[in-house]
Amino acid sequence: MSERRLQEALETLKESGVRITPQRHAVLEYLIKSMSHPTADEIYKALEGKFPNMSVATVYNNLRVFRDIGLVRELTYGDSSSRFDCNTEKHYHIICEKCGKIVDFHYPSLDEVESLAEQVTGFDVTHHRMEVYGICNDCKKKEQH
Amino acid sequence: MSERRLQEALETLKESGVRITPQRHAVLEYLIKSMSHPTADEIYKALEGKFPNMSVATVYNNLRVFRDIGLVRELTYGDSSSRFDCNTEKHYHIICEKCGKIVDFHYPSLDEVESLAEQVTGFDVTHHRMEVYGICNDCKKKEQH
DNA sequence: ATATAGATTATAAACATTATCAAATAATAA
DNA sequence: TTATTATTTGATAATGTTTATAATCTATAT
Ligand SMILES: [Mn+2]
Ligand SMILES: [Mn+2]
Ligand SMILES: [Zn+2]
Ligand SMILES: [Zn+2]
Repeated sequence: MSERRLQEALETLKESGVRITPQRHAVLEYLIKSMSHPTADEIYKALEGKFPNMSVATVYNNLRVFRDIGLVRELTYGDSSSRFDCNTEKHYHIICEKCGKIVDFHYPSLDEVESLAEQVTGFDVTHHRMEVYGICNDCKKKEQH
Repeated sequence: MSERRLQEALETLKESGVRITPQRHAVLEYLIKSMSHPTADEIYKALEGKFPNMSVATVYNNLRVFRDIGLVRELTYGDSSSRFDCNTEKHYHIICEKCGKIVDFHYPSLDEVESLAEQVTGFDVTHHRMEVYGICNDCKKKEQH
């Protein structure tokens, strides 16, 4: 399952003329297998066992490459550091305000908002972003003590 | 009009037990009169004529105070620095991807998304954020050269 | 196997924001 | 008013994330 996605991602790299280095392979593999929304530093720390000499700049560089060819999406929240999502299907996120957990959820695209915004403001709309915030189940349970 | 809003804001400060210093007054006045979404540094630069000795930390401190008592909203985008909005009415933003212009627009709250997300994920939803991105009229005209 | 464009590493730099703390100021009590 | 206390300011240092630089290394094509 995630093996298949990794193969597809490597194929996309080749098609884009991006070299497949061991570091790139590892970052990509981590992104796909972790199924989460890690920060650059989380990826860096997760891989320092396998790659003790890898530079943090390499992680940043490769994440930028992946983003630019559409393999990952960069998520920027209020907190300090970006998060990276290799789920390229259209989806939204709900974020726990206590523990920071990010969960995917699906909802039809908000086309109506886009077209109204276009009419009212005269912009040419390209896209939108939307997130829902709240308290996750785990954190609710912890509060009950 | 903005005079009235400034008076109300000062009233809110008093009620919250926050001292009204000349610097606070100036930051608040700038936020309300500018009718825009400035960064901390823009506010700092705009006021350095009147307050040549004001520290940039004072701007940050006061913006945090204002935010914590609900007088302004902090907007965090992918780019480096936060922007501050003293329009406390419910509204959304549309942002130009070329020049960074931020324009308010109104739309009914996306309650349906919130309740679906609640059902699907088990979160207790508190709020959501949504922005539309595109190219503004001015930038469209400039492109036609 | 060799050449070379591109990638990696270590390091420094950039940048926004926060922390620190002495000095200044404002609120409050006497 | 004056003394006391709490808050705020301003200068500066520190923090944390991300990017730039430059020397070295390597994946890939020929
Ligand atoms: Mn996701
Ligand atoms: Mn606004
Ligand atoms: Zn949680
Ligand atoms: Zn524009």
